[in-house]
Amino acid sequence: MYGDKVFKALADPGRRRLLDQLPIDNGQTLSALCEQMDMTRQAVTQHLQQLQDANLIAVVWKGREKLHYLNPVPLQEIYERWIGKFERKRLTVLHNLKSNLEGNDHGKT
Amino acid sequence: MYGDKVFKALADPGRRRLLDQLPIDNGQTLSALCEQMDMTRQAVTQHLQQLQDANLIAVVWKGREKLHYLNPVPLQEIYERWIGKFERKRLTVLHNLKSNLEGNDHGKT
DNA sequence: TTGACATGGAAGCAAATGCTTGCATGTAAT
DNA sequence: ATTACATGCAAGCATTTGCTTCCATGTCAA
Repeated sequence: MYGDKVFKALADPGRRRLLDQLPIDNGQTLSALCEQMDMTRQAVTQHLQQLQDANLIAVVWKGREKLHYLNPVPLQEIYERWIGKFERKRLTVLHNLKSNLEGNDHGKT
Repeated sequence: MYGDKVFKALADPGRRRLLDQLPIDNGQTLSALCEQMDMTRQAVTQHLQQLQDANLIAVVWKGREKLHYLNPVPLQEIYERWIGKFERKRLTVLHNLKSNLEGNDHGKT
């Protein structure tokens, strides 16, 4: 659903930093987030828009202020679809890989 | 350590597809991977190089063939550093929300 | 040893990305 | 009403990215 957008959103250090600084249960305004971001307000706005498109944050307007809330659901989905999947295989793999390296003639000289 | 490279590596659908198709315990050659990728061999090579830079795959040479193995460790690190973190908060949030609904007053609004 | 196979290296290019600057709009405070 | 504040919209620009094409190198097989 949001898969590709989530990965692309997470690919940028600035956006990851924004996620780090977002309290989950207490929205921060755009201006507050800008103060910690060493770039213009517009740049931050664009990053936040991408996070919103990826469903990683939710936005609530309060008067002239825009409050931002973290939504951890897509991260959980990544875990289930990607990381959990690989983790399940991991133990098997490490075991088999070890067997391979012990018996065959691998390795570039 | 590899954090930023891992996220950037995961940001591309083609690279995620490559990871999907990599058997963990049995290396595939470059040519084999190319057959399923609808782009030139060189493009695939470049994607694989990025995955390798991110420590997501390991490469073993066998004669003139290059075998690729999936390395799930960085994915596990992402889980621990990012997703686990947010998940931990999420449960707290949901707990607080529940408390709110039950009559306590520690949340927002 | 010759030819086919598996791969690497690097230049070039179109598209996407991250950021800025300038201007516009709505909301709050005096 | 006027002024300051919080934000949006959009054009422009430099850099990065994804991919291709052309050429080079090393390995196997007859």
